[in-house]
Amino acid sequence: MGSLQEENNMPPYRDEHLVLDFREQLALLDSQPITLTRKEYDLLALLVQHAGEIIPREALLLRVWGYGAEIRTRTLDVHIRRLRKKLGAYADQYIETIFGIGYRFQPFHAPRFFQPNLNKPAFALGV
Amino acid sequence: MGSLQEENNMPPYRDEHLVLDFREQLALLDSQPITLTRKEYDLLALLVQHAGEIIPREALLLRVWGYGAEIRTRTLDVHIRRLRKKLGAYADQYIETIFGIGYRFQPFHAPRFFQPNLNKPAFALGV
DNA sequence: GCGCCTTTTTACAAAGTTTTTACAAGTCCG
DNA sequence: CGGACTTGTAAAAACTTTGTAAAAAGGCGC
Repeated sequence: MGSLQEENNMPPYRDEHLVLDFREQLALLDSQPITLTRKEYDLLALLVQHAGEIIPREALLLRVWGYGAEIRTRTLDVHIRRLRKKLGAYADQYIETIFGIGYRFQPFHAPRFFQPNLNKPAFALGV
Repeated sequence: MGSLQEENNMPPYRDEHLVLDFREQLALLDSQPITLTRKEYDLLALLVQHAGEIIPREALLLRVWGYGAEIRTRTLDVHIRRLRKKLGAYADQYIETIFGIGYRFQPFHAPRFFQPNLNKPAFALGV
């Protein structure tokens, strides 16, 4: 049941509009706290920690829910929707749908042309 | 198990409405003494000494009751309720429920939204 | 033991969160 | 375009956690 972030030491994520503090499990959007439920937080944290990388649905379902590939559920979509709602105007900038694969979090004002890091796997958290 | 505050030297907590004297184990609400039972005092003192920080249920149950995670009880909720009752009109301002996690004491007139102190641990008294 | 006070449990209500359901809308590819 | 498949969305259902009142249990001095 526990959060994925039990012992997360990563420095907070920050960009022009969003702060995500992995210690406090707290998010600020334009300096206003936004309250995330545990699953919302887990999902966002996972995406943010792999900003710029595509994360397949399967990987999200496994890492956040512990679900294996055999489980059919729409809960990921619903959570993505709620996250987008809470991210307000920036939602579409931040959370990108990669059709047929998964989702990707993009930092605000990401370099206009994302430079693929050739030393990293094509997909984060490959399944 | 005895009070947690046997030898507490901390200076009293004070804000606009509440004083909590850890030496005397005495509380004043708008200058009127309020009588707290031992457990009520222990619980409030622990929360107040970590004002602004979320304290997980588990930590409260451990520190005030000595209970380990395996014990299932509602006594914490009941004590929180009685504390809130005694804090009267300010109860909701002071004792915040963090759903699914625990409680947090907020000083009166705290900035409406607590600014995360990135040098502090995520949760007080981590469990 | 008895009375009084405190603490814990119990049982249920209320509030909050997550998942499912059902269908709409979008995407891919022939 | 049309069909198969994927994702978006709203609402309901299922589930979990917290709030509350009242009863039961525990402690302590007399």
